[in-house]
Amino acid sequence: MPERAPTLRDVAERSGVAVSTASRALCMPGRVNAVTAERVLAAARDLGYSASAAGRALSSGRTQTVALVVPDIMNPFFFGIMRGTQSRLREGGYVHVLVDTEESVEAEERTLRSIRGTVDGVILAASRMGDDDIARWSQDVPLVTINRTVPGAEFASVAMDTPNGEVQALEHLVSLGHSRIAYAGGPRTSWSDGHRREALALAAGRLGVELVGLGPYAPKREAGPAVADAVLASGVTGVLVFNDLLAFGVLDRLAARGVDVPGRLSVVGCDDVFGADLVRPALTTVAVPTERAGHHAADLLLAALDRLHPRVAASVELPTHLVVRDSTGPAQA
Amino acid sequence: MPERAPTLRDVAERSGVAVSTASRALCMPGRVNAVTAERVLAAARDLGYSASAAGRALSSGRTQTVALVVPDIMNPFFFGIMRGTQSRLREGGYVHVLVDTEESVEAEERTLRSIRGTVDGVILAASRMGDDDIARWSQDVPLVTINRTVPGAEFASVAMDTPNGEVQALEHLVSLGHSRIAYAGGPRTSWSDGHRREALALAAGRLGVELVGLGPYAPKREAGPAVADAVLASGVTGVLVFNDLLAFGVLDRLAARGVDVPGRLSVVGCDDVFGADLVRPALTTVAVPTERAGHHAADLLLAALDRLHPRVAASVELPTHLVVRDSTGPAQA
DNA sequence: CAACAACTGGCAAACGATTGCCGCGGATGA
DNA sequence: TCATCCGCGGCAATCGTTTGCCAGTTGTTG
Repeated sequence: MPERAPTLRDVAERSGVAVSTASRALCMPGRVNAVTAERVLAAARDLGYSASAAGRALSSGRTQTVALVVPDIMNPFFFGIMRGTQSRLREGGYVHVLVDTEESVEAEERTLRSIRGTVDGVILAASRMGDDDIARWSQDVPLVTINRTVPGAEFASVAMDTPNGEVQALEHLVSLGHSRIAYAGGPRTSWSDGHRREALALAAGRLGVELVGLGPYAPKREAGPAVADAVLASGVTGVLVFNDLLAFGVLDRLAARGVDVPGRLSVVGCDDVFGADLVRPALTTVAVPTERAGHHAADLLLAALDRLHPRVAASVELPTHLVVRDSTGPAQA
Repeated sequence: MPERAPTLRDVAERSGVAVSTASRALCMPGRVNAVTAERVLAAARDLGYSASAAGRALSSGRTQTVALVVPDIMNPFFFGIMRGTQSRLREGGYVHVLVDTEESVEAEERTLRSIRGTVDGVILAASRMGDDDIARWSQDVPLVTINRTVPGAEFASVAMDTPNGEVQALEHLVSLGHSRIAYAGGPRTSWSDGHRREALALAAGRLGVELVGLGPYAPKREAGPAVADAVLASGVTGVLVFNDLLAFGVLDRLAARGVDVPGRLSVVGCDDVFGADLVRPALTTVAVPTERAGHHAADLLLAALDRLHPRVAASVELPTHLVVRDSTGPAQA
């Protein structure tokens, strides 16, 4: 049975000052006399005092906590993001609540509702919610999004320029002689997916190649076989897959069916997650700077949370680039 | 500027009862008259009321939050654990604070100190702390460990029987004709490492083979080349590597040096993380049920947190098994 | 020398929910 | 009819911290 933790009152009594003075000594440097402050600090140290988060939250309205909401905790794409946000938030004195919504819009809503008031802010990664919903939530709670913007919204966001990376991938395939190429897309609720489709359609027109749109598919390895079979049926020689996880599943299936990659079919993934260079053939993919994205998102949120000069800082778009490995090659003769 | 969230007082006023009655209507079913309760519930619903975590925490002393502390957030080994704990905790109405200590004992201590009082309990995964420290913390805060036990401790834990899995791996290699086998170990602070060393030494004696102990190594891919080189220098034909991450690094290096796996050297990993079946040759490894471990850990903690009948439930040991893939084969003639 | 500012430290009121205690009214039993 | 008990709902204390306000002291300036 853990005994009662020391309170500010204990510290105050031990150092012979009022509770308010003790409070100020601890969190308003300069507000109290240096020698008094030192006495309080010493008492706090002796007692092993650390402020009660609940008390502080109640009184100041700030919890020093932010939530990171992701659609799939098992997708390595989010690891970099998690690490990026966590390291910055920790520096800023915040802790991190991690929420996995398992690709469900409803779970996302429920989560936001339940943590409203529990957290000072939210980082919403690859949200599946609609524009209106996000805009509405951004009125209620300081918000930063990753890979999602909302037109006319008044919150900051970090976007990765995946459409451009995909276009690079398309150009790569075209330069290898491919002229019929498929795009195996992700969930309809994915903002990123829509933008890629547009950019690819435009680029395909410009390059004079045929683009076959497939999907939507769940962005998971298990959905790979369906993609592989659809791709083979479509008669293309190259495919751009929504993300690496799905691409892994595609490669599994192609190997099982004895289809040569890249001889018969070139495959490009997206995200450059952990494992992309492990698989054989090593996956050509669009690399996105997830950890940096996490850093930026945390910085933007911290800026918005700044009690003295809260500000919605300019949004950020991070460049992506194609990493060519062994899963792409010249088009079949 | 988000407007003030509705408080219990608002609900009470709207339904024409006292705050205390509203509180009881919401969280003490049966304590108030059914029709009154319904009125309160309706008001709460209309207002979109959800209880302030801070207020509740302060008054009841419970935060409905638990911390999951892991040494390396980027190690896929912990993903399964995270998902396992999260799903169970959510069912129990708890949220999840994730902390990455980056393999540092000091960071682990610091974390525990800073979250004491912020959370109702802690799940400590693969802690690097010493027995005494863990025992001490377990006095202060309800605690469940994963892959770590402390003799005579009064907290529950979930252990995976990795030593047995490693012995299976050793037997596997021996049956393939290997007689000189290395064990490339993890951090000295890893409890699991010590137990595996003991079990392997015993088994090697029983089987009449020579076991070469190497290490300690950092359990990361980047440390792999050093392991690979040490293994080659040691003249063994098979190696048991501390975890898959490290094994991936070993395979990288062996491929770069043109060493045939499993022809010249057999490699066994541990954990069966995401990617183990992706790498080529696919990695033979000891599979551990991480998600189940997460479930159990959460259940044990929830049991300990139960306000009516708190209890330290019996600890759990989960079986592991060897997954044979392509990185092991007959010993070199 | 008077007036004023700057600096310190204390008092007490929030913040929002939980919960022990009490009192009121109606039902029950003797 | 009276004593008792129970069901229900209100009052008010409590949790630990922050912070607006004020008062006392000291130092500064015209």
